[in-house]
Amino acid sequence: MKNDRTRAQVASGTGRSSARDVAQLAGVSTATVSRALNLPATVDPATLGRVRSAIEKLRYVPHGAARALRSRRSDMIGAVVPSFDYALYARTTSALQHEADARGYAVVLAAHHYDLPTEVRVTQQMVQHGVDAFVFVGLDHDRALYSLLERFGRPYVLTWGVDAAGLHPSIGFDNRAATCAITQHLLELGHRRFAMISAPTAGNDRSRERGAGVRSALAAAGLQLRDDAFRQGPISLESGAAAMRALLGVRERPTAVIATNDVFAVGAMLACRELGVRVPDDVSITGVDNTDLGATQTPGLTSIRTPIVEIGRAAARQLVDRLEGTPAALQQLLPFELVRRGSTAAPPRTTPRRRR
Amino acid sequence: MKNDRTRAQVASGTGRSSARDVAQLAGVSTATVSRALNLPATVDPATLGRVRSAIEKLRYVPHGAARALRSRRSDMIGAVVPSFDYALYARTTSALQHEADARGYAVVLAAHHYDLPTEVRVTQQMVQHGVDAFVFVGLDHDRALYSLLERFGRPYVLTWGVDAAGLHPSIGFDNRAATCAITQHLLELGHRRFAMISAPTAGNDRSRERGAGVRSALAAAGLQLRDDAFRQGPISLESGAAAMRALLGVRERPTAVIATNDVFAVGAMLACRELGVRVPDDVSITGVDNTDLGATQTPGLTSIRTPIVEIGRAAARQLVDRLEGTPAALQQLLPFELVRRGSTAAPPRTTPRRRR
DNA sequence: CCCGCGGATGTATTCGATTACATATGATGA
DNA sequence: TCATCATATGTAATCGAATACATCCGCGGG
Repeated sequence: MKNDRTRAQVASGTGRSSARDVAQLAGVSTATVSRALNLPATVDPATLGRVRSAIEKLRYVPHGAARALRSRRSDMIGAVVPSFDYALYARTTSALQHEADARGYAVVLAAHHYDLPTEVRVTQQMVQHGVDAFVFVGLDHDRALYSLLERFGRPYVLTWGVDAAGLHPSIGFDNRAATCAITQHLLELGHRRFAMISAPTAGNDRSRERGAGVRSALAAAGLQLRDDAFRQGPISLESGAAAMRALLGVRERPTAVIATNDVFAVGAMLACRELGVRVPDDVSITGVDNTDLGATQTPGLTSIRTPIVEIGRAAARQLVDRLEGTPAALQQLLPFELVRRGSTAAPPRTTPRRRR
Repeated sequence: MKNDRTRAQVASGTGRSSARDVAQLAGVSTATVSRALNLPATVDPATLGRVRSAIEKLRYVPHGAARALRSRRSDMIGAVVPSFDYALYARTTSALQHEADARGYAVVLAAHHYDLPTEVRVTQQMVQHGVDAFVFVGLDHDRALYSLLERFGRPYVLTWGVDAAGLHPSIGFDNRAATCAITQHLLELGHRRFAMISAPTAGNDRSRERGAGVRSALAAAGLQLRDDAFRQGPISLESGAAAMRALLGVRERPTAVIATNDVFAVGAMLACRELGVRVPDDVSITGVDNTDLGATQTPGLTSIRTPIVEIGRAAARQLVDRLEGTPAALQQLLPFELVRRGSTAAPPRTTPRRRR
């Protein structure tokens, strides 16, 4: 029975062939086949050649699960992100995938939609699937996540922020300094009445840090954000637009609106267009992340170029290095850069009247 | 030795515990543990309860590789896309991941950067990793891909197009009809001088079909595309802008530029802005895919709303159904819709003079 | 009263590659 | 010349869960 199948395969290369089939055809043991695949230096060149041609002839593809079971590694890296709908994480994941692929690793995806318990759940599922190492977004995570990772000895790296305490490996940039820089840019232009549009801060350190950056830059200038000048909502164009509409309806309308990401900022620009408010003449708007979405608006959105691609690439490198025992820098602080475009200018001379 | 470890785990829930540990704690055999997990209906409710609490206490996580090895299924779906940098595929994959997650499946990622042999290579790697089923983009694939999938008995579905011959399961819409519709829209506005910006057509049926849609609509109106009115390039803003610059430099400048995707169209709009060409007064521009990038431009980009999210969701559903033996429709033709915005209008009365 | 049947569970094999250990072969040095 | 050692390869145990098959129990029908 078994023999029949094996013979048929030798003839046609049909169906799944195993290391045994290869061994048989090459006239060696399965151990040698395994070594030819994993430690080619330890096998005689002539033998190696026979094994390789047998593999080719049978179109042998090793069985990953069997390998994973015995050798306790799957060559899979897990990417756990808040959402792919925000182009940002998609691009970082793309870079991660590209680099991982080059190093022989596959990437498994999961999203948690900004819910920390969900993050633990999907991570556990990935652990179950045998994923070797993990990339997470941000520094805020459930304690259960870390205990899970530790219990199963899975290396991981946090991204989009740098863990000041150095407790966890992390790759990112200084979110606070980024919004601080953009606020300073607006202060230098002469703005004094500010508003901010932010993502929810619960379980989202990027959002908190970016908010803190704005407030600290304002404080340094002796200013502070009024309560009605702070708007929060889920990351979407509509939510940015809604926030802007609210801000325009307020007494002493702000002359500068700082959005903590480009999506909000573009949403805010849409609201302005809709209501006939001119950017930057009536109000200056800024974003963070320097996406194409913002860069292609008219006027172009002033933003912070964040290391979107670099983060993904560096995360893949660090994890693969660690998995393979190569020394790797666990903390990596990457640079950001202010990109000035047409959406920011000096505030209007005359205080614009309140609308409606 | 083994026993020591086991006892320690019972105490602390530390380290990886196996089905044996759970069986021991619950006072049953490993077979019963397995059944409690996979066929809970066949085990006595009281026993089930004991097993479940043992699982909880030990924080037992089944070993996916062992399961995959024995049961020949990994509960992983592979998504093989051209690129994630184009927001489109990211969003489809996001929907795929979301739906797959809800059904208990994980998604493994790969990109082939518009290279068919690479697609075969990464797919083989995924087969090796034990991926159960596959989603591909487009109808054009290497024969080796199909033979690989057949040899390993892996279900798959092609997306973003519908296979007219019905040879392969597919989910998508009629790309040709989509660009046909948008061309007709422009014809109705009175345009007679057209240009097209297209992605490379080799190994890309979407691109070919979209091009064919434009040409057939023009032909039906007794028109055809001049050689110098057809531009190709990789999908990027810059490449769209470069194409537009070239088109503007041509004798008898086109009044309508049809881009086969929103990225090209927005790139073209950028070039127009840069050169002081007014959209839509001097030239109308259209895209396909109705992305936020296009929708938020000034003027808004006229485009085709393609079923981006629906494709991902439907692909996940079909594959999970097939993997689980539920009957599923193999061919799904989804609708598209013309979205008119400010980037299209009647052609200028006077023939614009050639620039430069 | 016994047989048979279905439900619940246990026993033991199995999936396919890796790898510790054993063995064989040939080269090297005392 | 023989012990020693490195190199190349084979043998067989092993990873952890799924599952075919065996077993046991209780119950209803003949």
